[in-house]
Amino acid sequence: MTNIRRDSPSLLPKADNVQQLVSNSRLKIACSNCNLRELCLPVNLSMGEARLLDEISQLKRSYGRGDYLYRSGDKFQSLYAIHRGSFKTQVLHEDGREQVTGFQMIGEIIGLDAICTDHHACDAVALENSEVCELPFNKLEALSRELPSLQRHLHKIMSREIVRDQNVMLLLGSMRAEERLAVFLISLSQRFAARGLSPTQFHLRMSRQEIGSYLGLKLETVSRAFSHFQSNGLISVHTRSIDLIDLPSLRAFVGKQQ
Amino acid sequence: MTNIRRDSPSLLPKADNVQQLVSNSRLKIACSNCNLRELCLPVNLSMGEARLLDEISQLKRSYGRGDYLYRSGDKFQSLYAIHRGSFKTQVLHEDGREQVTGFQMIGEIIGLDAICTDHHACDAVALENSEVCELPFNKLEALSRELPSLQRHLHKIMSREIVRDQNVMLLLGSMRAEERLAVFLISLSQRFAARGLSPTQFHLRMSRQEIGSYLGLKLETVSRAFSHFQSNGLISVHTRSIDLIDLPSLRAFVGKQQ
DNA sequence: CGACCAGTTTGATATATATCAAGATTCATG
DNA sequence: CATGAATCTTGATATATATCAAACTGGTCG
Repeated sequence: MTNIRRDSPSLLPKADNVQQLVSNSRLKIACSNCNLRELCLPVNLSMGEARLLDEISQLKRSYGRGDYLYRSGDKFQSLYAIHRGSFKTQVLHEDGREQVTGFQMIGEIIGLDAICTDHHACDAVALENSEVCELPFNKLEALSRELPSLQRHLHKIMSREIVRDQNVMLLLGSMRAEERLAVFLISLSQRFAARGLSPTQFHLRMSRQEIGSYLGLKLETVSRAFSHFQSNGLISVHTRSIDLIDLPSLRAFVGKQQ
Repeated sequence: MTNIRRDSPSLLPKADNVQQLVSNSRLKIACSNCNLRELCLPVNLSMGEARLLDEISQLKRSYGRGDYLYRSGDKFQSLYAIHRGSFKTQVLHEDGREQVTGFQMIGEIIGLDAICTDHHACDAVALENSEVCELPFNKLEALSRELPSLQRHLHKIMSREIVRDQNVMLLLGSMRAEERLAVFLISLSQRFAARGLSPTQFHLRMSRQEIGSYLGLKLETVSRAFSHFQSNGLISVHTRSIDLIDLPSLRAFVGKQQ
C-alpha cells in the first residue's frame, strides 16, 4: 500500500527489449507489507524473516498489453512475482508454430523454466497492464539456504508447476475439445475464487486464438464450444465476459464424454 | 561397483503395495562411487561433499516390470534416482482415462510431482527390471542448504522437468501424429546418446499403447506411423527394436508439416 | 513342441476437428 | 461520431485420426 516510486537508471532493462524502456517503471515494494503475502513467496515467515525478503525484491516493473517480460533465449537473472495483471507464456518451434503453455495471474511466480539452462525457454507476454516484483534468483537461493520454510516453499512452487503441466498434458492428450474448454473454465474459476474474486463471473484476458493455442484447438473450435455451452445453459458468454451459470453441470460434463 | 547387499526388515515398504514386498531388495550404494555421478545428483561436489550425499542415499530398491514405485496419493517421503532400468509416470482421471506423462531412464530423478502437496500426483511404474536409489527429501533439502552446488542442481532438475513438460505440451497441442512420433524417437535417441548408448539402435521399453498415451494418439495410429516411417526408409522397426536409419531426415520431417 | 495370449499390424469406415469463407461484432483511433 | 482493423461467430466442406474388426507375430508355459 505504501509503495514508494523511485527511479534507478543504473538498472535499466536490456537494450534489446525496447518496449520495456517505454513501459517499465520501478517501485519499491515490501514483501512484509504486501497484500499478496498468502499467495506469493513469504509463507510461514516471521516478520523479521519477511523483512529479509524485502531486501531482495525491491524492484517492481510495469508492463502493458503485449509487452514481453522476457523472451526465449534471454539470460536468466530473476524470477518474477505477478503483483498485478496477468501474463501468458508461450514456446516457439523453429518452424514458427507456437504453443501457449500457461496463463499466469496475480500472486504467481514466473520464470522457473530458465533455471536449468540459465536462459529462458519461453516468452512471457503481458495480457493487460501488469506489474511484477523482480526476485533475483541468486539472492533468493542464498536466502532460502538460511530460511528452510522459504526453501520448502520454493520447492513447492516448482513442484506445483510440474503437476499443473502434467494435468495440461492429460487434457491435451486425452480430452475432447469441449471438455478441454470446460476444464479451462473450471480452472480459471478456481483461481479467481482463490483470490477472493467471483468464481462464476469474470473477464477473459486472452483471445480465442490464445485459448485455442493453450488447449490445442483452433480458435473457431473454441468459439463453437463457447456457443454450445451457452445454448445448453451451462454458461453465458459475451465475447470475453463469462458467467458460469451452471458450474456443477460444467464439472459433470468433464469425463462424461467417455 | 562395491555395493553391499543387505536386508533391513524395519524399513519394509508400506503394506498397501504388496508387489513391492516381493520384488524389492535393498542394497547399499555410495554416490561417491557410482558410475552415474555425471547424470544424477552429485555434480561439482568434492569427494568429501559427495560422501555427505552417501549418507542420505544408502537404500537401493529393485522393481520388476509392472511394479509400482509409488502410486498417486501415496505420502511423499523421497525422490528416487533411477540406477538401472526405466519407468513410466502416468496421471489418472476419475473417469478412468489415463495419460502417460513421461518415460524416465537411468540417471533421472523421479518423484518431483509430490513436493507441492506432500502426496504423489501420479503413478510411477517400472517398464523393466529396475533399481532406484531412494533420496529422503528432508535430508536432501537439509544437505542442499549446506551445499550450494547441490541446491542449484536440485533447482535445475526441477526446472528441466518443467521445460520438458512444456515441450510435450507443444507436441500435443500443435503437432500431427507422425511428427509427434518423430519427436519422440529423436528425443529417445538423444537420451540414449547422452548415456553412451547407440543413438540409432535401441530397444523400446514401452508398448504401442503406452507410446500412444504419451503422444495423445491411439495405438493403431502409432503403429501406422512406425510403418510409414519404415516404408519411407527413415527407420527400421521390428516390434520394439528400432533402427533410426536416416536421423537427419527424421529431424527434417518435424516442422516440414507446416 | 504346440497352444495360447498379449501385443502388433493392417484395412474399412466413422467422426471430431481443421480449414476455408463470409458476416457480424467489438475495439481503437482520428 | 465515424472509420477501419482486429476479433469473434457461424456455415460448408475437407481431412486427420479414432474406431471397429480381423489377421498376424512373438513370447510363455504347460
